[in-house]
Parts: sequence; C-alpha cells; structure tokens
Amino acid sequence: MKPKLLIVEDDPNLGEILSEYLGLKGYDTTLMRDGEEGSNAFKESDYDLCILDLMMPKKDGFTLAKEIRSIDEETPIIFLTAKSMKQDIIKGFTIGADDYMTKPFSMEELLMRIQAILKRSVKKEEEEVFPNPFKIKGLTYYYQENRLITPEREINLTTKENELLKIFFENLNRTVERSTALKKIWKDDSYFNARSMDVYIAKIRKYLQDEPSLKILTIHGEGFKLVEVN
Amino acid sequence: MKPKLLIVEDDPNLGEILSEYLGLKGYDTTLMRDGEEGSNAFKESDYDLCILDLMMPKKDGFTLAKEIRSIDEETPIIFLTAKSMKQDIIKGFTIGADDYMTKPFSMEELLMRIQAILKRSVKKEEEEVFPNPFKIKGLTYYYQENRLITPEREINLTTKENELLKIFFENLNRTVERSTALKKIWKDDSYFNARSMDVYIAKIRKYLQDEPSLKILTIHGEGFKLVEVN
DNA sequence: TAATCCTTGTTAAAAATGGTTAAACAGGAA
DNA sequence: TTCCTGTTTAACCATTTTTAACAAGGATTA
Repeated sequence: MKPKLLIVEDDPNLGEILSEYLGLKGYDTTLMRDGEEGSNAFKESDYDLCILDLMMPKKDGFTLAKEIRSIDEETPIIFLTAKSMKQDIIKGFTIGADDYMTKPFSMEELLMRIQAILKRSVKKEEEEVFPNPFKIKGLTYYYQENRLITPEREINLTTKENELLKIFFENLNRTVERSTALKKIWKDDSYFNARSMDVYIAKIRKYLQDEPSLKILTIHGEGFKLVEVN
Repeated sequence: MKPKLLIVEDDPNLGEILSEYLGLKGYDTTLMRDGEEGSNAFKESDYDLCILDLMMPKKDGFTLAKEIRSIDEETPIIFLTAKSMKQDIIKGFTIGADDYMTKPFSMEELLMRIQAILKRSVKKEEEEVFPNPFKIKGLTYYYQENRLITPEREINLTTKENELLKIFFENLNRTVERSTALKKIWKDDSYFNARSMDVYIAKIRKYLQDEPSLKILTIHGEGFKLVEVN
C-alpha cells in the first residue's frame, strides 16, 4: 500500500505541484486548501504523514498541528514556512513537528525528508508470494519454475498456462470470473483473448486429468472454478 | 573521478558559460546543442547527471528526458525552463525530473542543486554496489572482473555477457523485461538488438548448465527470469 | 418442444516470438 | 596488413500464442 500523505496548502499552484509530484513518487496524496479542510480530512482518514503550510486562511498550520497532535501523537508532520523565522521554527518543533522546509524549497529535498521520516515510522510490508512449492492432492506445483508435477509426469508449463493455473490455485473452490482472469493475464478483456483463454482452459484440463480429484468446472456466463472432488 | 554532466542547451552563450563554470567547479562536462545530439551523447556514455533545456530545436527537453528515463531511471535530470510555467513544471516532474531551474538563474544556485542531488545519488551508488564476489549455489561471480566460476570451470565473460548476467543476478527470481535489459545494456530497444540479446541468453544458459539449480526461464512476450529450481 | 441465440469446447492453422548456429562485420592488437 | 575477439546479422527451426472454424451445450423465447 502506498503511504498516505495529507497536504494542506492554500497556494493552489504549489499545492498542485506538490500533490502531483509526490503522487508520481508513489504516494497517495490528499490536497486540502485550508486549515479547516485539513482538519476534517485528517479526522476522516488515516494518514502516514502530514505536510502543513503555516500561513493559511481559517486555521493556521500551528493550530492544525496541535489538533492533529491531540488526536494522534505519532503521525509525522512537516511544516512549510514562507520565511525562515527562528521563532516559527522553534514553535513548530515545540508542537511536535518532525521537520520543516523553508519556501522556496526543492521538491527533491522535500521528497528526501519524507522518505527519511517514513522510513523511521512505516514498516515495510511484505509482498505476498505464492507458495513454492504448492502441494495439493497428488500435485506439486512450482509457480516460480513454470512446473507442474502430476502423479504421472512432469510438465513444463508455458507462461500463459502457468499464470492461469496460478489464478486457479489461488482461488481454489471459488469461481474465477472470466474477465478477472483476462484482465490479469491478458491485460484486456476482449473477444479474441477470451477465446484464447478457452484454449488454455482445455490445456489445463488435460493436465489435470492425471489427478482426477481436481477439476475445473465451467460456471456458465461467469467463469470457471477449480474444485476438489471426492 | 569527476562526476560527468551532460548539458543540453541550444543557446550557445548560456551553454558555454554553464559548461565552463561547472568545468571549473570540478565536473566533467559535455555540452550538446540540441535534443538529438543530447540523445546520442547519452547513449554513448554514462553520465551522473543531465541538465536539459526545455525549448530546443529537433527534440525538446521533455522528449529527451523521457528517452533518458526509459534507458535509465536513476540518472538525475535538472530542467532549465525559460518561464516558470506550472504546466511545464508538473510535466517535468511527471517525467521524473529531479529539479528544475527557471531562467534566469544564478550559477551558484544551480551548482548547489547539482551538489545536493549528486550527494544523494552517490550515496545511493555506494549502498548499491553489486556484491563482489557474489556467491549463489555453486557459482561465484566477480562482476568487477567479468568472471564467473562454476563448479566445472572459470569463465571470462565478455562485456555484454557480464552486463546481462549482472541484471539477472540483481533480479533473481524476478522477471527481467526484454526492453528493460535492452535499454540498459544496448541503450536502445530494436529488433536487431533484441535478436542479439537472444544470442547472449543462449550463451549464458550454456554457462549455467554447470549449475543445474539455476535456470533462465522464458516469460513469453515479456522477458526472462533467472530462478533457483528445486 | 422447437427454434434460436449465446457461450463454451475442441482442433487445427496461422502468426508471433524465441532458440540455435554460423557467417559477417568491426575494432583493436600483433 | 593479418589475426583475434566480441558483437551483430542472418537463416532456419522450434515453441508459444492467437485466430479461425465448427461442434456442442445451455439458456431463452415462442
């Protein structure tokens, strides 16, 4: 999951640039135009980091930061300040800011600071890996190696066969919708791709004949379902 | 070693001033006068940072930047833009610019930004050196020395073999897309380069026969994947 | 229930992609 | 120059994927 950033900045120019740039760098950004909007946004959703302008209409950055701190002690805050005023900076850190940037600043630098702060607080989430090997009934399936071992033989799967079979194992006993599989593997649900998939279904069914307790059922008009039969 | 800068600027006046100034400050500068020259220069040599003017004859800065990004997504890019147009700036960051400067700008500021960016990317490089030697299963691979030692023999790799093998080890168990490898090694994804790569894949596969638990699988239509097999 | 339509199954051919080998080419070294 | 080495190009073959054609099975409607 992308880290969520709350950006509260009243200058629409800077706000959009920030939002777009950070969006491109892999963050899920929310842009609010004043302190009140910012406050509401913060209450409505969980953010991993807040970037607050100091001078804003309706509710200034300090006030907003205090409010955020009173709701949640953890969420890091970076202040954007127009001029490097020592007083402001001290006040900011008193409230519990994690960093501050003096305008004009380089996007690069802001990004670096965000990364630095998030590295501290956000734990990396592991990407889910398909078990390798994956054993079921008499089959051993090595997704990583495009290889399926049946009681009868060892099959080197082609790329498409492999991707399709993986989806079935991931959804054992559940219906896999045609369009779901098509979009995942063929990136596009179209007539010809659908026909192509049907050809692969036939191929996989042939392979599964070696293990009769696993069958691919057709759910007419919806998709297919790999089931364990007794 | 001096950091290498590629400067692409069509205004000969500004171009030379930049080139001379940065040269004096300890950089190895290459000055090109339009987008096409810039593109060729980039393909011929490795640069640590690119400074691109936006408005140029033959090929504008955006197009050039996109090309550079598709070959290598690491090399930092700084844009020089005549007017601070929000659209341009956003577009620049979209492509993956690291910074931008609005003309007229001070040389000192440009220098500072170059230093800031290089400081970061040099650090990154240091962190990301390919382990030398790199050991896996029965193999020992000395990337620095173009040398691969298998249980059977010691192989002196050619440049292309070495670069390709490195990419595979860096992406162990992950798919390496054809075009990614082509752009990285051949700087250009074209029919003949692709065929050339296929020839190298065959060569590397032969070398890997000495260690049967490592195989390069073909991901049809996408690329290749070096996997550890069970 | 027959007629029809739409979806799926099956097979084969066509097209696209990749594998292999050797010859051609290019550049540097002797 | 000639030789040597690394790389590219070419030709031919093999495999994978897509397309096409037709058959079969469900669903729907009259």
